[in-house]
Amino acid sequence: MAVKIKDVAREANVSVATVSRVLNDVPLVNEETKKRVLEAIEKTGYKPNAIARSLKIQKTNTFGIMIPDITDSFYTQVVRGVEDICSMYDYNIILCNTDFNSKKEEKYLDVLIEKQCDGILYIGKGISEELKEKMLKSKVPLVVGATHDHEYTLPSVMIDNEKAAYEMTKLLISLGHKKLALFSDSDTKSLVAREREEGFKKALKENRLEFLKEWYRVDSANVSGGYKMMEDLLKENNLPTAIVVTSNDDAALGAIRKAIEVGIKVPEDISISGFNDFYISEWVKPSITTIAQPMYDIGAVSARMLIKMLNNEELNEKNIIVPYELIQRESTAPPK
Amino acid sequence: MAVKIKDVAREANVSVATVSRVLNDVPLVNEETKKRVLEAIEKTGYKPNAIARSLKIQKTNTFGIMIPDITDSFYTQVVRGVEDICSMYDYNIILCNTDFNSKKEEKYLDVLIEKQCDGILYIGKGISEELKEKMLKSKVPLVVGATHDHEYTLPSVMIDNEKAAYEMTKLLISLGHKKLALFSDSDTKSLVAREREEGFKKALKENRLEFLKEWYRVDSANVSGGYKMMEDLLKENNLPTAIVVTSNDDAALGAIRKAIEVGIKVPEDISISGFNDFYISEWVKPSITTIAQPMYDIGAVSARMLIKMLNNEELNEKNIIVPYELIQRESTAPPK
DNA sequence: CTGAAAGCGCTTACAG
DNA sequence: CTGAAAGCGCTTACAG
Repeated sequence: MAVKIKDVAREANVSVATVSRVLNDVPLVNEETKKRVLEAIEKTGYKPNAIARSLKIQKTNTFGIMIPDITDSFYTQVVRGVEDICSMYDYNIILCNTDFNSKKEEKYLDVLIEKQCDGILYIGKGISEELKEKMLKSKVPLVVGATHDHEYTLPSVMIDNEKAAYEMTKLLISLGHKKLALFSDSDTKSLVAREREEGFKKALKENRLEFLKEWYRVDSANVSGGYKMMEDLLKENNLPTAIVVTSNDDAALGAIRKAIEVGIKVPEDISISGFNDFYISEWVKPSITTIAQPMYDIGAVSARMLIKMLNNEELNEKNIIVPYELIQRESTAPPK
Repeated sequence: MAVKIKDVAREANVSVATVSRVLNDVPLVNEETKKRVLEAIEKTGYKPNAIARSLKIQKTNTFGIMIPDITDSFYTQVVRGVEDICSMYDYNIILCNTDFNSKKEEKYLDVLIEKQCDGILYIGKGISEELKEKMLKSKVPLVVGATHDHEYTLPSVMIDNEKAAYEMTKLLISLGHKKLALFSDSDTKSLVAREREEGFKKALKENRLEFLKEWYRVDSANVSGGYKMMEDLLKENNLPTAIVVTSNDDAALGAIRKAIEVGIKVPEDISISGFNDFYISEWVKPSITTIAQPMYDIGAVSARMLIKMLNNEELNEKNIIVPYELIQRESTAPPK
């Protein structure tokens, strides 16, 4: 079996208490003794058992992170931000893909609690009331990233999604567009999608443009979702001159692809905007006008916030709004 | 504090042993008693402490997974494959981004061992001898994905990288190309990159084509890496008619982008192939001819293998070669 | 400065 | 079928 603290104690001719003290850098250990213990550790190849330690000190130094899908470029960036900060503070992360599915979310929440995570990061598009209740009841320190619960009860980190979509829509209107379509995430549980839709509608209203159901499509927030929305939109006789895709840049890319396939030029014939600023968005042809969410920072800030909570530090704000940036690229232009 | 097994025992008027038995579905518990215990669990809202359990049973049901960077679409897919399988078998994963940096790799390996992971998945481009020694010495069950150690000592799951690059090169030659450039990963520690380069050279040799240093570039395996390699290649007076990009599709995309920017048409003026088949590769314009690695499967198979090892099941093969697929798309064509 | 002992929250032989 | 007790590998008050 593996060598344990007892073995190094015997080897160094001290008690396990002393070994534990040098392991934890408790200052009041004789230098001589310390050296002997260190040598014994070296010699035996001892590695402390973090599980046993955790049980005793009631702290695991691990966070649970729940995301819909690591395969989505958005979450991938957020997770990297989380992990980098965690690594700095000696935390590890248990990664859970929930597919934004309630069953999986509840199961994972239980597991993370049972594994005694010091805290949990929930990154997603929204939170059901049931899950929120469960989170609150469990009393586990938790921060929500990229979205929030309805009443802002839980600490959260996100951009102002409504405003972002509003500004994007306003930009297109200011370019001269009067016929605007909306491509959105079909996930009915997505709070974020609803907020972005509100932003779109608000911009239309302010400019006395009517929101037309014929130009509203929803599908999954990925390339083929965007492709399909475009395919379906093209069945209309009357076509818009601009499409605000609020799902994400992948969906925008899919829409652009479909347009190109049927000979519609982007942005000459139709302008298309995206959301998130995925890494490909500046490289594809045409490059995509988008709302740059600070994805990495959302992860990093969420993680920092959680660590602060664990250290009982004062939070300046409980619900942090991080800035986004509207980036104009090739996929949008004034209408012909 | 949280409720513990003792509390539910008291509530149900039984011993902790009995509660533990119903928790673990040990069959020999009276139905009546069981019901009482279940009610007590329900009433108290008890959640077992997995850490305490792990310490006792010497099993944590968690795997550690080490990857260079979750931000890279390749690892993102692999991790999803791993997590899906793990979830089926009730394992969780601790995710570690190492940036293929030895210091981080060694640190994380230690941490994962200290946290008593039941097994470790190392996904990457190669393994240094030092790290391998450490892995072997620790005796932790471990499987390597997407690459292998030099002597194939560790169990591994990967494609035949040399052959894949060889076939891609052969395809381009068969299209009529005689002037082929190679864009590769600049990471000198990447075993996988070296193998693909071998495949490229082998194909040239077989066709009596010379490998020219002037047409060989290395840079990081991402879009801007590809962009820069192309930029640099364009300084040559004599240009190739085809470029085999062995880093990945992102680099191929970057190279294509640069070509387009300076008015070089792909594939009319120059053919460019990629590697991995990232999800964007079929959607960008031109879509990218590539080697489709079964990224998800590499993760899934690795995870299954690790689970088998833990169950002491016989492994049919220790070093699994999974199939790849050469997908021809728009970015390659016969030379003019 | 150091050690003996209790205890973290479980599981599981052992006895009945 | 059930319970008392030992023990998983640590940490930390307490005593000296």
